[in-house]
Amino acid sequence: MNYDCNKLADLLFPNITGTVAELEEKYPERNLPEGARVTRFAPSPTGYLHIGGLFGALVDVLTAKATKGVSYLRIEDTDKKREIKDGVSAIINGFDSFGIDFDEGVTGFNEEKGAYGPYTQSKRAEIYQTVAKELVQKGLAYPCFCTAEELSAIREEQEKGDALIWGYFGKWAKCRDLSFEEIEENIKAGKPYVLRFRSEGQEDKRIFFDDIIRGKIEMPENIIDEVLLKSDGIPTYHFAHACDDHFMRTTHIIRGEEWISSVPKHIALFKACGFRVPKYAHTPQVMKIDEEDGTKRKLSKRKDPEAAVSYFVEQGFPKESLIEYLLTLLNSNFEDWRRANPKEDAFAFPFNLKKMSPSGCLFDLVKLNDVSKNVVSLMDADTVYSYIAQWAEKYDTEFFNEFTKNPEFSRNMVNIDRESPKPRKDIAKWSEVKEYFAYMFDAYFTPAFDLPENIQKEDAKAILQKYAEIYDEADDKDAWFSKIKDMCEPLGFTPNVKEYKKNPDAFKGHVGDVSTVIRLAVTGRKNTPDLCSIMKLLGKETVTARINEIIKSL
RNA sequence: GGCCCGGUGGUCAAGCGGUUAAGACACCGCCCUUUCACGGCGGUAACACGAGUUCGAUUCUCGUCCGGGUCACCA
Repeated sequence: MNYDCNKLADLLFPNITGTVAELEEKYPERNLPEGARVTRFAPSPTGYLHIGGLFGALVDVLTAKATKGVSYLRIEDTDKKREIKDGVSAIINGFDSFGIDFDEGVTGFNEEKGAYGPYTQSKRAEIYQTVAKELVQKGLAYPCFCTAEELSAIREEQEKGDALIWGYFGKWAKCRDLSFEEIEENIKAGKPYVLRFRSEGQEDKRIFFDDIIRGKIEMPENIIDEVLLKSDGIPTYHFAHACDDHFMRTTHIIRGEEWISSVPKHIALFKACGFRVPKYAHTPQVMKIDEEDGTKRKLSKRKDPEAAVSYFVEQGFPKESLIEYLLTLLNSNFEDWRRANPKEDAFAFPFNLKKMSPSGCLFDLVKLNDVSKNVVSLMDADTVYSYIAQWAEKYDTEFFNEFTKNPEFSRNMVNIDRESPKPRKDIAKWSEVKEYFAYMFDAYFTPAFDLPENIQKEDAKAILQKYAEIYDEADDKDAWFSKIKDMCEPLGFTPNVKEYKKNPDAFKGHVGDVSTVIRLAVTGRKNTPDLCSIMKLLGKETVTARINEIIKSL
């Protein structure tokens, strides 16, 4: 350039009087213990929160927690075209419902906490402009008046030619060498322009950096004159990344692997601005199997509604389950840690970025189910009761009414075989509860008497008639079971299962068959949790009514 | 097309030059058991391919193939 860059800076940013040095003072280095990491999750409010986002945010929060550092939530709302109305609250509500708690940043509509804000990019215009102005002063940025048409013409030519690198650089960068007079004239004429980075990179030079998850990565230096400020004065992601992560004093940039290819650009920008380059960690992507072609592919917001975090909320997966499952994907040693610390809060897990696998992982609903059953089995009855009630109130009000009509009853129901050393592992999500316990509610109970093949109708009838005589609601579990055993022999069954197996032809069946008949009559099902507990909860009236009803039908 | 990332059982994954190649989920069998669930025991099943380095490669190098990403005034 053969002009005074300060003159250009004043022409471009007449209203900016602050300096980068002042910003440095306003947002000083954080006073944190050695090794503490500052991380950020920085979504743009363009849609609902999805699994990939939760996954990423978890990495940020856990990394900060494990190092006694700071995690914060920043909203990247620089693309007004793609922004949706309740984007921010969708993100925040999503995190709330999963117990993801950032130390700083945006907490609600026009609300935030922390000393390094504003944490919403649309409120940081002055900061970007200040940095941009200094870049112009240093001769590292210039205005570009190329129109969208000109740009796509360049692109077209590059694509059909044998150019190896595409983009705005070298001979394509027409505005790079405009004279001051030309610039001034364009601006006076009111021509729209963007501010571009004046790259000093060289095509044949390589750049190296250490990715915490992937190790050493080597790439060609950036030679593209990237857009810093769009024609509306709003920064691009790249420029905002440099300004924000520097002044918010982020130490570790954790983001999806789709960003790897722009690292050279970012390193060049940080250096041009005089900022220390942060550490990078590029996380693998969460994939799914495409139903159509059976291939593994990245979860997509548009195509995969089940990728929305709200899907899991609606299904009634407890938030702890999803976190727990995601943690098994995040760090391979999580399950070991969990076995050693079964009661610890998942957020206490000593997460280590280095232990993250670099390859993309499939989201496995089957495994989630298993993890969730474990999580639920460890909850006490009160917790389960209130979770179910909360879920049902929102997603199944009819069931909510049944379930909460008699809280003590429902609490005892979900407590069957719970709060014991070997709790049942049968419920993974709250939406299953209604069906699972349908026979506990008159409203949902449907009599069914589908006998197993080895039991004859007449025998079943005899069993029920006999049982109706001796059934006593007051019996405890032992008494309850010995009564069933006692009625076996007179009816041709044996109370001893082993004996039956030794000599199956000598009996009509064993005590298991006898209780199956009773279970069928009372619940309509062959399989249930402890029958004695069920009958006690149902009460004598209901039990005898159901048994008599079946007897009549036989 | 250029550049980059990745590739261990169906899935998630340990392993980092010599291992019978862990473990978890799923699946199968057995045991326990009044059903189911739990629990216990056992089983099926993997280093993408080809060269090279090495006494020896799943581990290192190169090539091939496959999957993914990226080349916007989107993030």
